[in-house]
Amino acid sequence: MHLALLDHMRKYVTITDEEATLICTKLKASTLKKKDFLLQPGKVCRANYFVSKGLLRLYFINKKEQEQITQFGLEGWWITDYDSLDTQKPSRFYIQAVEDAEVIAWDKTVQEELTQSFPQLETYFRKILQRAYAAAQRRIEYIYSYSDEERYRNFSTNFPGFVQRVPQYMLASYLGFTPQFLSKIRAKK
Amino acid sequence: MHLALLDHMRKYVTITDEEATLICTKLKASTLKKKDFLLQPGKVCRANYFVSKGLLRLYFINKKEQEQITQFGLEGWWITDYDSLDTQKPSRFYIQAVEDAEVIAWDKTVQEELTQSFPQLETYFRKILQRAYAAAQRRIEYIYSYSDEERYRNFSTNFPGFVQRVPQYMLASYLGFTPQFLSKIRAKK
DNA sequence: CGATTTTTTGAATCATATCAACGTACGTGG
DNA sequence: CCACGTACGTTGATATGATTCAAAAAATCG
Repeated sequence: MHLALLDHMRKYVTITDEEATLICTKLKASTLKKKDFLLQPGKVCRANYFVSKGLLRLYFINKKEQEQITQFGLEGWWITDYDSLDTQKPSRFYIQAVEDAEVIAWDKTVQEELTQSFPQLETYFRKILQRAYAAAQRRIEYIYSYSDEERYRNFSTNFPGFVQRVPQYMLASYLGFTPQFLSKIRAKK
Repeated sequence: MHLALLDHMRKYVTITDEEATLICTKLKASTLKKKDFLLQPGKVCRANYFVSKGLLRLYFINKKEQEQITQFGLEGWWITDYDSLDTQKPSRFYIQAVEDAEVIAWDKTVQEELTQSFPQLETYFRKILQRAYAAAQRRIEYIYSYSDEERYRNFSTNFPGFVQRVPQYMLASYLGFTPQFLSKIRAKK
């Protein structure tokens, strides 16, 4: 039984215990060691991953040959390259464990099979996507509203625990500036 | 009958003619004159809008009191403030017609009613959202990969027709820089 | 046509990047 | 469990891309 996932789903839709049992037989959990990869460029993304423990990051190598993090996956979030998952074309992204982690893989094939039988799963995923999309819109809004320094300060007051959990250079990458600049901001008091 | 919308939906899911008739009775089309608003800050967003003709923009007023466009809505795209629509809290956004336009309003109440009866609608909206979310992810990827000038040049080679359709200052706003800077880029040949 | 909206131009300024060097911490194997 | 090597963080000097402000020129609309 994948309790963390079931709890999460039941916040959005109704699932009976029998349904839960059946769904869970289709899913497999994996444990990841820090720095293990779930996805690498060139590979086709086969699943959507629910993070039940630990922390992952989704990143790519940009034009300047630098790692650019576009998303973190904390406990209770889904992480995947939807583009590759949907089109089954090779990904340009890495998904990697930042800390030891545990994920539940929801395969594309399982997705198609299960949503056939359980329409409320379709509702669940629509709601999850809606939340993810709203978050992405807010992120774009943020990028365009605030300077890099302001974004760092907002971020660390809003997520103080998270800031301590990741190396600074990853935070800088996620926020879209250099580690040196982050260091200088922090030095300013 | 809202043919543009039906065509669009049938690219993603199967809808019989009877279903189509029933669905269409729940929807209403509106025509908008250039500069008309579908949503303004402080109001609660009641619908998701399918753009069947013309061009809309979604924007907000940022910290520097400037209009910041976060999204355009072209023919065949949906546009809304998902956050306000979902939570029924007041929006911070404007949705406005850039050109004379026609939209089909898909009310939140209609959404709940229709997806009850037609599960494939849930699938349709999940797929639409997945596409929108993938686009938002790609946009963030772009912002972090290229300089403002590079982003403008990519954008205008990828969407040459679109660039001619909107005033330059809106394009600058969407791409996240000043109209003056856009003008200088263009002057450079 | 006049009024408004949009675009252009130039000079001064600012936020952030880059490079390079040095300091610190940390985990891994002996 | 210590020492070493690698990964991470800091600092300062210099460079750059983009903004701001102000004014004029051009385009569009009623």
